[in-house]
Formats: sequence, structure tokens, C-alpha cells
Amino acid sequence: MGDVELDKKEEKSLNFLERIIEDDLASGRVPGNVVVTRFPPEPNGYLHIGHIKSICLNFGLAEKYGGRCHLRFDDTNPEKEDMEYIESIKRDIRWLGFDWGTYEYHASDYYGQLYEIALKLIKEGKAYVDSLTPEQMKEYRGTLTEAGRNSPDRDRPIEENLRLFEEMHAGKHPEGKYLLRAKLDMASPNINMRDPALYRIKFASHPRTGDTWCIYPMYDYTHPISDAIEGITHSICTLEFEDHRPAYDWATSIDGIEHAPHQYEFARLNINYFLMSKRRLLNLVKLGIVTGWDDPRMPTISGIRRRGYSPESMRDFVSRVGVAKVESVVDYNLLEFCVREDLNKRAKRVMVVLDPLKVVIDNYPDDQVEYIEADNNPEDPLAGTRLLPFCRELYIEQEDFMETPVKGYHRLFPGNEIRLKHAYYITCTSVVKDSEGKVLEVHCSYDPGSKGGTTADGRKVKGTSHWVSARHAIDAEIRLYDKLFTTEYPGGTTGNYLDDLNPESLLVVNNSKLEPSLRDAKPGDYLQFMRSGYFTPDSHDHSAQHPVFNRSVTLKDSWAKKLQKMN
RNA sequence: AGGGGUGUAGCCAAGCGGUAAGGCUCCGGUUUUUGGUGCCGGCAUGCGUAGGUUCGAAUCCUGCCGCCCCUGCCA
Repeated sequence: MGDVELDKKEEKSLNFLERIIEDDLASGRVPGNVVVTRFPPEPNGYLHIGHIKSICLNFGLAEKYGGRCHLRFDDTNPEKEDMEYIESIKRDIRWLGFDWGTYEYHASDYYGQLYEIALKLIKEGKAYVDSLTPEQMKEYRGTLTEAGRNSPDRDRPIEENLRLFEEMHAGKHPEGKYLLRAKLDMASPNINMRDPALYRIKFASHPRTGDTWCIYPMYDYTHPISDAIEGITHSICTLEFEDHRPAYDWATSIDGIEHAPHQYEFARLNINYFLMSKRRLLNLVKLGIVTGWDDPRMPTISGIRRRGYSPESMRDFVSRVGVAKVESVVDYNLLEFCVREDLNKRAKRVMVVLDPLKVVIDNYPDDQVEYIEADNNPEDPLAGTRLLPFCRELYIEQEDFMETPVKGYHRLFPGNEIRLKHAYYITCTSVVKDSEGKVLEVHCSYDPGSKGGTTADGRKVKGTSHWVSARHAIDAEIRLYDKLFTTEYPGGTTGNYLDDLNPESLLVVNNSKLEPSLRDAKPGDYLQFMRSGYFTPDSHDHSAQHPVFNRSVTLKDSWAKKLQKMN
């Protein structure tokens, strides 16, 4: 008996969109009980993390309720749109793991129908051709607190409207001369209902329709009708379109339009330390602050892909963020948590010394090489093992040695014994310094009985260091990426986000030493450089001759945190 | 009295009249051949605020306050 109640509590609570859909399904408001959503990007730029939320919502909802999700390009402004963007958008959605199958559409597919509907509206006296200039339009529109005024052209005879619109269509009038407007209500408190523009003249070549058209339909007219044509049931968009819902409802109830989809709005994704506007991101590219739209520091999908974030972790991230109508800012920590959690399970462990310090094992024969077996991922037994060459001279991290250790330090220092991961216990016996006192190399002795990292007497060592055999190490360029901005809200204090740029958002390391197995790394690999972070070969610049690795995210480092507190 | 939204912890977010889920962050502890991971525990007498209704209010009612969006021939 009690189990039933328990089960109910275990169920994940529904978000408001799921609730709406389930209500609609339960009450038979969904034709054929098939939920149809759509992801409607405008192909005027690259997709960023914010779009992932919308993509996951639209495709995810359709998937969850056994419906389908259309990919529709909202291409109604040829001046800003480009085929290049269409291709990048498709690539990014596929990378996330979503498939729209054959349901790929473009608003431009409907230009013909849209034109016919406009003709019909004119004939019914519901739309008119206006000759107000943009300045006059603004004047007649009124303000937020004052009603607008009717345009002198509002009562233009139907026949004349028809003739002028057809002339617009035929290219007989210059841009800006005329505008087709819906005849709604200039006194509406909602400015979007004050006779919204339906068509404008633009002698621009369209990426798909070329020069077929010189008049182009507006969003408020095109979007709802496109939804209706495709049989969309739930049209979800961001909060700023709430004020447009009356226009949406108007367009979908035009006589002759059979299907009536509904619009629902949710809060867009914001993340602190990030810029999430196409205009500003473009500016970073133009100013050369980043190397391009796919710079690993950019919050674009192509950027995070190159950075080494996995699609699975991004989907997990947006699902953890949730969906609601409150404008919110998600903590960057959650993003990194999701990336680490996923990479921890899948990344192959390798040893890389970023800042090398030479270690000489005095009692190890100079001509000897041993191959030591190491597991590739302790989180995944199926990941297998690999062989690591071990020699007399090795490299460890500079920070893994301290001549005079601070309190709590249990790495290598004179007289102390540590473990070399997978290999042997070593004890520091002496230090070689230059004339200025800088440590050049550390001498150690090893315990032959500690092979593999344990001893017969079961004695414990507190520290374990990663290492690379000096004789076998390979070189590489390693790019340590960090946040692009140093403040939670870039530009929040000075108004200029460029003031908050992080000068250390990219640190290039050229003297690192890598274990030889990394010779086989290729872009797309998820790697963990042990005790350091997750890395991936750079998709542009990596090659076997010149390996280049990007840091996706660091490992958590509680020792560094402790040190910071001590200071 | 312009319109439309929205206020639950440092950040997200459940909750839908029966006495504040969960995650991230943070703080302890523990395990550990990664100072990683895992595991255990802690973190709102309080739900913008003031009243009201009720045996009982984050949930219902009223007033007030804060924040966001809207005056493109952009989407």
C-alpha cells in the first residue's frame, strides 16, 4: 500500500510544458494524439549554448510523447541569412544527437501560400498597403502609454490595395515605399497589435529562393502560419515573445487556416561568466579576441565541441537546469560539473607532465627499460590497459616536489617516499640546484619490491605522482583554456564587457612531456591527463607531427583550494 | 491604473490547502595507487512584503514592493 505513494514521490516532477502537453493529450486536444514541435532557428549566425536548451526542449518533448520535431529555418530576412549558417546549424543539432528525419522545412517554402493568404486578407479588407515612411510609422505608432493613430492609408479602397500589393510583388516599387499591414487596432495597449507589418519590399537575394521575391513576409505573420501549415501542436519560444502571442493567435485564426497551434514561452538559458548574444560574440571574433566562432573559449556549440565537451554532458546540463518562466542565471559551476561527471566515466587516463622536473633514480640501471601495465580507466574495467615505459630518468610535475614542504604537503620532498602511479615507490635522496638555487633535478632511490605500486609489507605512502619516462616522452603544444571573462556579468560594472576579459583565458604550454601512447590520439578523443584535467586533440591544429591538445576542464583540486586558504 | 510576465537557500528548481523534494556551490567526515572519483553528513521555523480567509496557507483572497520584456519595414 505504502509503496504506491513512495513510487509517486520517486517520479520526476513535470515541468510546466510537460504538464501542458499531458493535459492536452488527456483532454484530446492534440490531433491524432501526435505532439508536433519545431526548432526554428534563423540562419543568421552560429548556435550557442543557449540554443541547446531550446533544441533539447523541442526534440526532447517530441521524443518523450512519441511525436516529432521539425527543423524549420526561419529565413524571412535575406539580408542577414546565409547557407553557411544553415549548414552549421544542422551539424550542431546532429552533434547533440537529435534527428529531424525528413522533417526539414524553411519558412521560404511557404512564400507562395503566404502570398495567397495576404491577397485574401486584402480582399476581405483585413490588410492594407501603407505608404507611411519609417519615421512616420514610428510617429503614428504612439508610445507605451499613448495609443497610436490610424494611418491615412488605412481606409484605402480594397481594389487599390490589391493593385499596389501586386505591384510591390512585381518589383514596381522601391524598398521602403510601401508596406503591407494588418488592420488590427492602433489603440491596442499591446504595441504588436497596432497594425503590424506583414510584408516589406526588399531587393535582396535570398539564400534559397534567390531573386524570385522582392517582398518578404515578417516574423509575426510567417511564423504562426508556418506552424499551422506543418501541423505544429506546441510552439515553444522564449519569454520575449509573450507579447507577440496575440499576433500569433490572430494569424492562426485567419479564415481558411485549418490547424491552430499554440505558443508557449519559457525563460532562455543564461550562464554567468558568459556572453550569450550573437552580436557580442561576433564582436569578439571581429576584434580578434578569439580566433573564430569555434574558438574553444566561445560558448558556441562549435566552440564547446572543439573544447572537448561531450554532447551527452550538454544534454544532461540543460535537463538539470530545468524549464520555467523565471528569468534566471545558471551557475557556471553546474556546467563544469556536468562536463566532469560525463568525462570521468568515459575519458581514457593518460600521464602528461605539464611543467616538468627531472627525477633521476640512482639505483635503477641506466640501460634498463620496463613496460608497466596501467589501466585506462578505473571507472570502466572494459577500457582495458596499456603499457608504460619506465626508465632511470623521469619527469614529474614541478609542483609535486617541494624542497621545504608546507604543512599538509605529502608529495615529494627530501627524505619522503611517494608512489609513482602504476610503477614504484621512490624516496628523495638529494637535490641538484644551479648557482641561483633553482632546483634542476631531484635524485631518488626506488624500492624494487614496490612494483605496480604496492609493497609486501603493506606500508602506506600518502602521495602518488604521475610521471613520464624522459627517454620515451613526446612533446606537444598544450592549450590551457579558462573562462573568457573574470566577472560573473561581463561589463556589469563598467558597461563594457571588454574591461572584464580574462588575460589568462588561454595559456599555451610548449615544454610538456607526454606518455608515448598519446602519439595515437586523434580529434574526438576524450582524455584525462591524470591529476590535471580533461583534454582533447584540437580539431584544427592537431597532427601526429605536431600534437595539440585543448583543455576541456580542470579536475577539482582540493589541495590547491586548501593552499589558497592558507595564504 | 500603458500592456505582458515573474518573485521558494549563494545558483537552478519541485511544491497546486495538511505542516519546505532534488541538483549545483559551500562546509565537515570517510574511502581511494588521481589531494580526482565514490560514499556519509550539514546547509530555508522559512517561501518578496503586509494583512485577510481557514483547525491548518508557499499554495486561496486583498493591498503594497522588487525585477524582466515591449515603441524594427529584425527574429
